[in-house]
Amino acid sequence: MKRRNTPTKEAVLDVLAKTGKAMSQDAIEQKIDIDINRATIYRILNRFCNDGVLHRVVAEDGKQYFALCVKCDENQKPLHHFHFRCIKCETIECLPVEVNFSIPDEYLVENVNCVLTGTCKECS
Amino acid sequence: MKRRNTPTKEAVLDVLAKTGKAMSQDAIEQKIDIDINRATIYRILNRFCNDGVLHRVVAEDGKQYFALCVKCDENQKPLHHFHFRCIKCETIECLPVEVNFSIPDEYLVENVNCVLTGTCKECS
DNA sequence: AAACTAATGCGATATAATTGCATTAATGAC
DNA sequence: GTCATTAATGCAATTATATCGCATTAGTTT
Repeated sequence: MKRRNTPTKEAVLDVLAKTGKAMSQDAIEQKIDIDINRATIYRILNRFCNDGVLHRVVAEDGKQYFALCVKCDENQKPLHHFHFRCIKCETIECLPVEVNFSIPDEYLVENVNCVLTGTCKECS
Repeated sequence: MKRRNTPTKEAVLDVLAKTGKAMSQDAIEQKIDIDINRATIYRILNRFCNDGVLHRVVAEDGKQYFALCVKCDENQKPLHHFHFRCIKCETIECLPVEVNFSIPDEYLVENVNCVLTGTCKECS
């Protein structure tokens, strides 16, 4: 199925690119200047996740947050990195800190979801 | 505020002790033989978390899971440990694998929520 | 310009979790 | 054992997140 270019897609990507952080559907909708339906935003986000453009994090508030996948050049984030959720500025940033663990081979790890919560360096 | 001993509290603890895993309110309610209201179970779980009896994990399905805090003797789990959510048997277990990371001092980490998802050793 | 169909908007729906309030029952004092 | 205090509970309503069906819109290709 070929993707089409739509203003809504562009708008969502723009917002995510500008903040450089992981954002919820709610936060994205508020930041976008044009009106986009809630369901549409979710569909865009899910599509981008499937296409590898975004990655999804679920924070301990139970909400989904989406962030651009930064490719591996300078300033890159590792494949599985920690996320930091600040309870003051209520943002989630991708930390350039890789998640390392070693568990028995019998476990097949398909996804990694690691979020640290507290006060970020901007707010402390 | 002093806690009172109630059959419901005991029942919830029993179920969690028996499975030894992290369980959702839903799963707990199903396993309990007596009838306990959903809201009551949530209140019990939240109280136990505040009292340090249980710890809470939020998986990438957005649901809360609760597990007994195992004290630091043999077979202990570290303070912040990884959790593994199996998509086949739909359980979450506490892995005896500590979560390690190093981030700048300006970050104040108050909570750690790390969940690996995939197929556990029982189901692979 | 026309056809194809991906993408969208809207409303309804599913699920998780919490809250207000009246009632029940565990605990301590007597 | 009885009574008083109030923690704990049940029930219904509510909040919030996210998804889904379906009719319509609009991007893309010919």
